[in-house]
Amino acid sequence: MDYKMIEEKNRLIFKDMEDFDPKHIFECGQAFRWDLEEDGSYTVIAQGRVLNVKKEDKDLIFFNTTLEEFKRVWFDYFDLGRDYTAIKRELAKDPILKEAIEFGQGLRILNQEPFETIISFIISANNQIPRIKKSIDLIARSYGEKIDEVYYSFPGPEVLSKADPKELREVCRVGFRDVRIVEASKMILNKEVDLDRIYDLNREDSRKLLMELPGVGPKVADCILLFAYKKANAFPVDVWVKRVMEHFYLKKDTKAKEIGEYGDKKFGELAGFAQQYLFYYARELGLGK
DNA sequence: GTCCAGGCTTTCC
DNA sequence: GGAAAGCCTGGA
Repeated sequence: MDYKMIEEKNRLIFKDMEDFDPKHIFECGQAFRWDLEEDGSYTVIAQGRVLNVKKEDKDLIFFNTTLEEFKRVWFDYFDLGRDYTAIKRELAKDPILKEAIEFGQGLRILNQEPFETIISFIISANNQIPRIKKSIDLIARSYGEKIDEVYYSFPGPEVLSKADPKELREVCRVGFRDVRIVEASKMILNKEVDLDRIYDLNREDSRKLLMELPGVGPKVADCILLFAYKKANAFPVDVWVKRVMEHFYLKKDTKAKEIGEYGDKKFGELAGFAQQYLFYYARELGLGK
């Protein structure tokens, strides 16, 4: 991919950037480690780094980074090697997706760190986005390492496997997910579930492997595959996707499993992208209210 | 083996 | 007071 980029001290400016809107990217529920700033920019934490990104007209400004770091960390994080124009062209052949894409045209699927993504989506079960964000932030503050005056990195399995469930519940407010977090961390640390294997497994097998972890069911497994492992054919069915699929494609009270199979079949290798546009669309429409 | 109801912490709207 | 990016358990 070719990008027109200007390098300045402590920041990079990308000119005429297509298919990139921080609001769409961060507010589609795939990531929880970001803050909306007063000037409309977003501050994001990943890989032990803090980045601020702001959209100004058609340009994007990345603060607090260098070209070297951007190439090494953020290019892949923001999935900049992928052609979203082509993906959208293909998906827009479906009239409903065409509409959904108009709402979330600047959406991209991030490549996030596997362990953090696993714990984040274990926390997401029967939970709300503001609370999920809060718990993850509290975990970083309690167990992670200081990056700067404001932000902390997310801890690894070696730390969370030794955490006290009571402390996770009472300090980090994770509720009944406390034991699941600790047990899953143990299984990952001792390679009972070897995360490195997932890159080489297909969606079906990697899903089964992830579901051996406590707190990981079909929906959470698909989120992990999509948001951390580039498995673009994963199609997580949550309440919003259920609503939007039932509203436009299927009848009410369709089982989540059936909706998943329908999505797999209809959208194939692009199912994950379709799911994100639909999720964002459903929330923008306020479906189900 | 599959399917389903009920329970689960806590907070946000 | 109901619902929340669901999962786990026990019973049919």
